[in-house]
Amino acid sequence: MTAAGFGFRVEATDGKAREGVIATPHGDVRTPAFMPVATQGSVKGVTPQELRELGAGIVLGNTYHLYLRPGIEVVEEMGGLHAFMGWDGPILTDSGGFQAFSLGAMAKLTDDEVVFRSHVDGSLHRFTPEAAVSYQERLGVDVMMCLDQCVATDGSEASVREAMNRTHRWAARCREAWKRESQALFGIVQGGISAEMRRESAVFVTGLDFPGYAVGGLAVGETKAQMYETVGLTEGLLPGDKPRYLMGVGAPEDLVECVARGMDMFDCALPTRVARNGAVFTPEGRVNVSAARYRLERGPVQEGCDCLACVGFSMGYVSHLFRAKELLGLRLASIHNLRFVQRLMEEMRRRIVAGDFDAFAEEFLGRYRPTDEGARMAQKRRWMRARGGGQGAD
RNA sequence: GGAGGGGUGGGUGAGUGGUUUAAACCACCAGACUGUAAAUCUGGCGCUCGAAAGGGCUUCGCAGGUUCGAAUCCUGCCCCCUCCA
Repeated sequence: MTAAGFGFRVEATDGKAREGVIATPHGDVRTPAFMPVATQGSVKGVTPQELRELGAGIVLGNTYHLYLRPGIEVVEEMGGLHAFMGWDGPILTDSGGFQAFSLGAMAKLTDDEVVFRSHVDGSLHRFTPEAAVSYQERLGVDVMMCLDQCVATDGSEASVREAMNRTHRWAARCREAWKRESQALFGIVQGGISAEMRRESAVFVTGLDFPGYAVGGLAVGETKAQMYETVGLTEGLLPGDKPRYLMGVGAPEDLVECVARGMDMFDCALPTRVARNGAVFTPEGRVNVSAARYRLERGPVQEGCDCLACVGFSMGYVSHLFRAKELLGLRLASIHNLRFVQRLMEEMRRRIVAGDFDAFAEEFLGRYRPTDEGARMAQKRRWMRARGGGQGAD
């Protein structure tokens, strides 16, 4: 089965990087695309209209969370997830497989299903692969994900293999359970950081013929080098005419590295979570805006940024909002980080089309520091070098 | 004027002879955060030397005293609060 109303077309490539478009019943999405995370049917603190203005083309919801609250039947009764949350653009939902991982002790896996203890009220619930697909169909989303099992990278080889095999069995069952052609269903490749297992998994999952494929099980404890390498080798195992979705990845530097390795779609809670905790993205790197050193910063969070926060407010003010625990701070930082990421995606798409993606990637990565500490150390190094006047200092 | 209660680190506030540089919380400082159980979590927070381990000094209104040892006991003083006149 292929999804009617769903399509994907690559329109330009530059090295492995590709620019294209995903067509869905709720509109087209330019790729590479970043999906803001709306776990419970809401990107925390940001309205759908704002998301649209930020340049988000598609958002991600979570089946497990929506199933618990408000309940699949409520969303269904309210007209589906699009109508319910007031977002008329494309929506992709995660199956709930990740919660079996992130909720840890509150979830138990059997060959057949995952049994959850609700984090809300402790009640017991079970997700079979069939139910996960059915729930997503009933939510009415554009892209559904197979129920899979994600394991931490530091797990044993055996646990990674077990999770991969279970993911495969479940993928076949999800594929079988998929009824509504208008909604696409993506398969997920697992296999940790093992090249052999990734190969085995890609062969199995692509053999089931899905409209799109996800790379799962990354950004869960491995090094960046391992993650990039795994993305790179998995990319070569996926068909070129289907979208490739790298699940759970969205740190700015990772987006660039992984677009360079042929990924088309991303989602990540990082930009919004980090924002609520007071960190903002800038071209120099991630910065903790509530730090005392920004108290008197008159300029915006990011010079030249066109987001609501940067256009209307100073960094010193945003810094104050965080220290004063004002809700506006969370919103402004979230909006800024999402805009930062969307602008990054826009720029990458442009550079792929222009054929100088590598130059962009090199420039961006040469400047960007992933953490506040990293950013400041780089700054200090530059300063030392400048002070050394080129003699002695490395 | 009389009777009672109380003064603890930036704040609130535990602690009534040793294990106390003094709980806890707040504030403050710094960091982390990757398919969101997160507006969360972690660390620091007297001064000083040290990269660190660790060392030195100084601390519970003020001044004396008792004691091997005091935020804790005694004396005096200074402030604050409540009630009665």
